[in-house]
Amino acid sequence: MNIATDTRSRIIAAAKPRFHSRSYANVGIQEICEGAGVQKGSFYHFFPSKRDLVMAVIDEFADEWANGFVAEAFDPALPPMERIDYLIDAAYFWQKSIKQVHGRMLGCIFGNLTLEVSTQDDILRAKLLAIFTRAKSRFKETLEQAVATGTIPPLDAGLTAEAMLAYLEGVILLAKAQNDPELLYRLGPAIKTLRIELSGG
Amino acid sequence: MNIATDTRSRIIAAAKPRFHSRSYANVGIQEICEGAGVQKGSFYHFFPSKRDLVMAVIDEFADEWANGFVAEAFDPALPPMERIDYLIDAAYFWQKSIKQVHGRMLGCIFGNLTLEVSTQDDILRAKLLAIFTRAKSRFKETLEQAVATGTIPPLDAGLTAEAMLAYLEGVILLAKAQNDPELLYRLGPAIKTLRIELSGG
DNA sequence: CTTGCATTTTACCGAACGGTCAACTAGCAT
DNA sequence: ATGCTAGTTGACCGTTCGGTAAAATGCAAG
Repeated sequence: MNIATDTRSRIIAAAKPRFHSRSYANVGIQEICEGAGVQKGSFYHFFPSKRDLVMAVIDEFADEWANGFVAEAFDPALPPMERIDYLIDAAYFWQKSIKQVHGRMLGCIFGNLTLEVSTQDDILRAKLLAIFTRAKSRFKETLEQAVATGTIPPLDAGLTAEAMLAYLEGVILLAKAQNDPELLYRLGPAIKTLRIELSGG
Repeated sequence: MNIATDTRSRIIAAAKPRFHSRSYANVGIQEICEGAGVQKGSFYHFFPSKRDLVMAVIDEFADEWANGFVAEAFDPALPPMERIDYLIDAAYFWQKSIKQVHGRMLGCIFGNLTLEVSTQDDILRAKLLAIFTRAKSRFKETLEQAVATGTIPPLDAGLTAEAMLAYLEGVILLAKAQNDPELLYRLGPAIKTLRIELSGG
């Protein structure tokens, strides 16, 4: 089982950077198998379909983030609004380091996949939506604490959290269009100016 | 030349909704030719490559917007900040009507293509970037007029314009993940809360 | 009537696509 | 030693991919 798991994770490891740097449709299973040093028959022993592979890839990216930058950023020890600064910083430095290594801004894999596949595959769309929903919750909790501590005036934490997530994705999209992570540095901090007021009581 | 032009524009007309509703890689030239009632050889008489077709499609979408909603929204007769409201409204109603007809939120073709191809094709990326740059200019002029008329306090119009554009794209992305244009209605108006201050006199 | 050009048709190219299958290997428990 | 199973192999499926080339049209000017 150890070796078997190794094959499976080698496949995922080969698929991750490819899906991130190109697109779902543009990366073939053949190429992933070559990258992983695995035969196509083996691939289909572990993954019923290409979609199942990309789901595993999404999970790995999500875990990586949740246990990495996101865990650091949303540290309860930090003042609430500083956590948001931290997250923006982390996104900036991550994209920047990827560009240094890879030569290109790759952007957010979740955003990339969302725009590519969500009209064509509701299961993938649901999976990606779940990740955005979790991210939104992090923002929301943070905003609620910022309100509770009097750091910011009361607001609609749920909607503002969603707005902030949208802004982050949008900035990454625009930065990718410019192939320049510095846009994250310039535009990122403005995320804290976003506000949606509480409506009706 | 009339009939010839007709063939060319039939090809573009067949390609537009397909690229918009799916993706660049997922739409084949064969299918576009069938949709246009044209032979593949004819296609390559008018377009040297698939990339040239999608460039023409981008141009048509851009013109459509520039002469439609965008022209209406950025009407100099409107108070500056109301133009931004108008644009958000237009995006909302457009996405909503598409969903009613098509059954799905398709989002912004420029954002869709940007995330799909901009790591793989610098010519397409440049084309899409040019469109975003034009859009940013519209926002910037509007903000400058809002500042000049005293509607809003002074700010960095260029950066705030870029932030607003990013936010709009991000909201559309998130709405597409939810397949629900109503998110545009809820989050859209907060675009006016975005502010990036002037740095260093 | 003919030359020339733009357009269209049809057949075709090699490569890649996602996915399947049967045969084979290795390890382990009975 | 035997049988079972997880894993692996490599050949193969039909289809589609973007793109090409040559021959056939239609049409307009000389």
